[in-house]
Amino acid sequence: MRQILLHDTLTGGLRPLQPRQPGRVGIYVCGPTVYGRIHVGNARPYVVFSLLKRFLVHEGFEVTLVMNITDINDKIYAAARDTPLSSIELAAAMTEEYVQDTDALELGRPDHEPLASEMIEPIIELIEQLVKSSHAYPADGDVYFSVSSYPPYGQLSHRRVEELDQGEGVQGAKRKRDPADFALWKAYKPGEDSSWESPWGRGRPGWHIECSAMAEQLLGLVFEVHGGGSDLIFPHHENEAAQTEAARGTPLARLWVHNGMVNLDREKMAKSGGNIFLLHEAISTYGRDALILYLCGGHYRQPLEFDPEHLAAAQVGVRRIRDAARGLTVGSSPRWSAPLRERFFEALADDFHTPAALAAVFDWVREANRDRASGAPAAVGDADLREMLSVLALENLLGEDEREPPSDVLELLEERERLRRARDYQEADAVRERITALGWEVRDSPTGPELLPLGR
RNA sequence: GGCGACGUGGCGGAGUGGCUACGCAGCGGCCUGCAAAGCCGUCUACACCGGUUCGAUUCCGGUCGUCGCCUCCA
Repeated sequence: MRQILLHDTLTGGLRPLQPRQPGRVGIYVCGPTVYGRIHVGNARPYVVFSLLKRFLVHEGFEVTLVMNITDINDKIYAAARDTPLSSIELAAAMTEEYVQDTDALELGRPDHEPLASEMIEPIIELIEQLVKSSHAYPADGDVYFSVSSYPPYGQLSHRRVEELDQGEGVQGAKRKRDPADFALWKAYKPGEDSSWESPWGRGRPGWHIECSAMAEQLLGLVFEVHGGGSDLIFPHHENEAAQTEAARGTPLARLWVHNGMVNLDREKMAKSGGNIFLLHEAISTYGRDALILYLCGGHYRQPLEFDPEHLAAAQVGVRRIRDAARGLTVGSSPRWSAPLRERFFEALADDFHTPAALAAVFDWVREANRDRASGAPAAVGDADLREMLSVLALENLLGEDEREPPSDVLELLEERERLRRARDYQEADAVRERITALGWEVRDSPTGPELLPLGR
């Protein structure tokens, strides 16, 4: 089992993954708030942490991946008002869309996808503990976390409370003792169509507390990896960390791992910014394989520009791997493969450097093509490439494209062969163009022509 | 303003105190009836200014610029 290094936001450097129990890793990732279909930016943590899990499993760890779904939230209430649906119904519908959209990534599901609405009991218990220990105080049916009661506050996001821009009053600001305090529980307000009983009256949980409660519930305390988008570091993760540590006396998580943003037009892709590209549209436009390859083309912590040219390049890369794979045989790989395989996994062990790992894959592809081009006696075995690609959830590139050419295309191909034998190349090329127009590519080889589907 | 991250060739993106990343695109060649795919070769690099050093893209300091967060946000 090799040493895995990951960047930890709390310490600001690379730290080794050191599980509580040898070989077992718990990962909690902040998932979406379901009030609309998710975009490519929302999908990045889903992809990054799903692939990280794959890698850790490959390395022999037993991994539990938790990705929550926030289904209680002001935005959901607001969105539901524009529909005939209740906020609960809207959240349920959007959760279904979310599951469908992410299923299309073909990365499997997280092991747990808890809903805030199903975790009310543990949430209330956690808040009670905070109130009991004077880290929180009720006020008119709300409950607030007292930031000043917890001196380490700010350590995760590396800022001091005094440095925060203390904006004007949000709702309830007058109930807060300190502007930096944040809500753990929000009293029911007219117009909201969901609420739960609590020791402080009817209401609903604040945003940050649900993650503290759910993570502890499913993974225990001081679990190995807490993940999410870098835009969540403050205040969301700062607050999560503060709540749990104040209530339990131990840290919530061991490592805090954050992915960079997906940009569109040089700015963060965001629903509120209006510059979004929906996940399901990206998949139908560029293909799932190209999208995964594109996301792996940048280091997870760096921003990634969503640009048609980058996606097109990823499509070409997909095709390059797929073409190379067609010439492979099932079986163990040649001796030149081992160092490349090692480079691949070392790159991933070093803070999950997928771009460096991909370079090893492409080196492998060239090496295999070179063998084939030089007419090496033995066919190249695919085992190592399969192993590498499967960690990136791209092993399907090794499979044959099942699409069979339709009969009219096959007839045209025969027609072209007749013309070529008759040396009527002009007509033969014209037929080839007709085949291309039907979506198929002709490649002549020493053993005869091959037909390949164009595009994906 | 504060905090954090980052600035590598046409684009994306690795890496290193002196030696080819890799992919896409371009150019030349091989192969092909011609292509495509593939292989070989090849041009545009390390934001700027200082410093350390025999030598820095790589270390140190500063400048400029970009992005994120400081409000809901993956």
